[in-house]
Amino acid sequence: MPRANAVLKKPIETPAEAQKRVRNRAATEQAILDAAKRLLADVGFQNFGINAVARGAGCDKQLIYRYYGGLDGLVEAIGTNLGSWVKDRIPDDTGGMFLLTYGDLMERLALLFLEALRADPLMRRIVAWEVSENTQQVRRLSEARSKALAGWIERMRGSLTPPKGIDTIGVNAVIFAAIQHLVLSAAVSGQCAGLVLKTTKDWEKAAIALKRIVRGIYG
Amino acid sequence: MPRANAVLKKPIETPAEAQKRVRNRAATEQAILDAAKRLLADVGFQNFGINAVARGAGCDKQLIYRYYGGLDGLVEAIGTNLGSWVKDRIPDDTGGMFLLTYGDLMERLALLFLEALRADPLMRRIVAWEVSENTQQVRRLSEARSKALAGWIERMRGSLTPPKGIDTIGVNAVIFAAIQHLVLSAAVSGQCAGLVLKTTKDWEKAAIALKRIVRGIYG
DNA sequence: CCAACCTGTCACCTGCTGGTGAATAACAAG
DNA sequence: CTTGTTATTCACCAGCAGGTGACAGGTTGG
Repeated sequence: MPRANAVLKKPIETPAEAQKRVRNRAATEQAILDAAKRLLADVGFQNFGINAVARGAGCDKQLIYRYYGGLDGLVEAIGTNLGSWVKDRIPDDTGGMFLLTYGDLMERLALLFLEALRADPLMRRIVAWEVSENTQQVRRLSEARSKALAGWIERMRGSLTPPKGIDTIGVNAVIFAAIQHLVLSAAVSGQCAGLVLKTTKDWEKAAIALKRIVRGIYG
Repeated sequence: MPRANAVLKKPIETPAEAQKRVRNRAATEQAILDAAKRLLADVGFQNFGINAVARGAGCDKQLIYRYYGGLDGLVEAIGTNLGSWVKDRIPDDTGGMFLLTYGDLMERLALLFLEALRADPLMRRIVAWEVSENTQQVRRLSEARSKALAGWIERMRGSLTPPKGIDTIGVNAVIFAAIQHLVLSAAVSGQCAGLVLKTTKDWEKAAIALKRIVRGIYG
């Protein structure tokens, strides 16, 4: 008996919980990673910390230090894990659709990205994090995300050549910026710059506006 | 002598500091408000708290409770104070320019808003806060900001009628969303979606892309 | 069997945060 | 000078954060 005046900090486990608690490092590492992603998606980066992750994973925080080298390493692991986001969330092929023009492509990419981001709370939190802080952690995540996105766009583009005389990098940056801000703002407050974004119908209107903008430039 | 074992918590004031410390509630209130705005602009909402504001204002946090009723009241005061942002930062007239079409107007508004946001760290922090959290505090700020912005746009619009057949609310929301995200992302990481945004020249390119988009819809 | 290792848990430290009750210092009026 | 009011500061509390060293117990090798 180590100490007589020890204070009980954690609730006593029920038999059901205790039984599945086997010694298994790989499983624990996965549990920690899952808990971290879930926590980040649920509560955002505000209350994201070692203690909260450990609580969510149902293990001691010491293990996070051991297995991931602290929060930084854990975030980096999330970033690495994020590389598979695009191919999980967004269809790589065009669904049998023939994209004849660059305008067709960009319209489709914009709408796909909008939907994917809207459906992924974790990704939204990361984007919000990106525009709120500039730490090593965030930069790692940001880099992983932008790399995955750029790769996806490149793949989708195929052999289609961008139009001459238009700064496609600039224009596309504006379009994707708009999508990201629309989705973030809507997820938090249900609107953006006076445009209500709650129901499916609201989003259809937004999509139409977006299409209109894309078509306005790329024809 | 109150307590013998008292611990010194604050540094001893130099004579210079002590001399200007007069009893003046109005001045102290202003100092607190200024410190809060400065702190928010400098470090962002992450480390924004009662203690930090009090430290920045050089007074005890108790005064923040007394004069503003806590952080919430202080943030609300910032919001109220924010109403004057638009007319301080953005010219209300069009600078002798004749805005003949709705496209002229929107192009000018977009560029003005871009510049104003780029020049105002406090406003940027608030926008970033808006997309990161959904608390009472943020909602207050957000409301004040959007109201000021909407009023400004309305004033600038004058008697110009929007074009028929276009969902101007939707399209404009997309445009303003894009501007906000571009500026936020650039302020943090110096780029956005592959577009570098550091030098004046970079921003000129972004402005051209933006103009192109506006003109693509509104002609 | 013992020794070495690995997974996991625990108690504790320091430092900060938000929050509060009481004391103190300056000033004004009687 | 005394009394009351107002502005300001102080000391302290509970709670939670990140971080660390020591220990318990299963697993494996000799």
